[in-house]
Amino acid sequence: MGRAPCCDKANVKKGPWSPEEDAKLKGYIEQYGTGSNWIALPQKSGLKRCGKSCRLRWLNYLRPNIKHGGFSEEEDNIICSLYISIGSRWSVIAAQLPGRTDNDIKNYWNTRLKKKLLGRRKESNMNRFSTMGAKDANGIEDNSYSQSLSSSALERLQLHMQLQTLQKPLSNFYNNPALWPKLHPLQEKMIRSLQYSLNENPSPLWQHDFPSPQPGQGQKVNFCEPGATGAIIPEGFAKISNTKANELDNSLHFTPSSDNSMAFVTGNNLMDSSSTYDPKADVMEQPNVLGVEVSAFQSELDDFLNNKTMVFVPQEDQVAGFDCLREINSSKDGVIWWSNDFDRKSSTSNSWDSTSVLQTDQPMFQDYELCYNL
DNA sequence: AATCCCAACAACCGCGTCTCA
DNA sequence: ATGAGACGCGGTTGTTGGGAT
Repeated sequence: MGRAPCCDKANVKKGPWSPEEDAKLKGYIEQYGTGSNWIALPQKSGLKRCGKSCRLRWLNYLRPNIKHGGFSEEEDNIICSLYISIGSRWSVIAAQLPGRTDNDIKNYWNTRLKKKLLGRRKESNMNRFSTMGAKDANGIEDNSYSQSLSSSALERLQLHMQLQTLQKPLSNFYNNPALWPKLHPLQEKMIRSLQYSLNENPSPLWQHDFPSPQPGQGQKVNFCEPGATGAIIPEGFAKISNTKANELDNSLHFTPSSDNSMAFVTGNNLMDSSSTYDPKADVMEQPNVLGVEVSAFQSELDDFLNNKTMVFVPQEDQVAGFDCLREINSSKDGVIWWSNDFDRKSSTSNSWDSTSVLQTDQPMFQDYELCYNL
């Protein structure tokens, strides 16, 4: 038994909207608003359309300040970066691009960007796999790796590979705050309130005035902090301490790296075996911060992809900084993927979480080939 | 000129989530 | 606590226009 139709399918018009219909819908909404009821709107406005169709038409086409086409290179980069990180959460991606709709971005990705980035690569991969295939530990050829990956995950991994090579070290995204997702006003408010609740000086993400931490000394801060390099962590790449989150009101902790180039670590971040937790200071001490430190992650990823032994075995609740490297947790055929624990419930609030699980010592892709430019 | 093919975009559909009575 | 209705999202399909044959 299916669900009841949202409207009388026999009496609603389908297909492209006429200028008259557009004018009618636009005029009605501008005068009366949507009334928080799209289902009833067509009847009230005199349109012979499904409420959902009206909503879509308004959101994707008629509402003010909508941009169509003409995606800039910066927008391309943002879309790629976010797609790699969070996948096809088009509404979240659209929230970072004012004037763009999820539908528009989705279409743009499917028809242009994806091909631009992956088209030649797919050919290359097909040739490689068809002629040689991957080899397992016994040297037996096995194409199951690629076949066992979801297309989305594969795309994201491929794209990440490209960006990794293109961006040393991913400078485009990580060192360019303009490309980072904007904080939702509510998120800003939340962070501010957390800071005040801890009686510490405000040092929000959107400010660059935080003092540099002292090397080797764990410090507790309210939010991820630019180290000496000035790098700050985009919202969503921060993760609260797993063990102390409740006590600490989601505050974050960092320890500067030995060269003071990075100052970010939390209880949930990717840790190597030398990490220690200082219960008094409630700080995770770690000589080499991995979690979101870009070059460290790259090295990690290189090792990973080159089938070297991982330097750590993360707990289930530990995370890495890159969402692109997670999705599938099914290890049925020995291929372990990354789980994407993006909280779908938050998808409507423009927030995104980048926690991930990296748990494998299995060989993965070793394909670093770079075929194209953005 | 006619036909085919394909890219681009608009719109639809199904389903999960949310809201509210 | 529960269920119905509405909303929002993402995948898919349909339409159109331009270029190639």
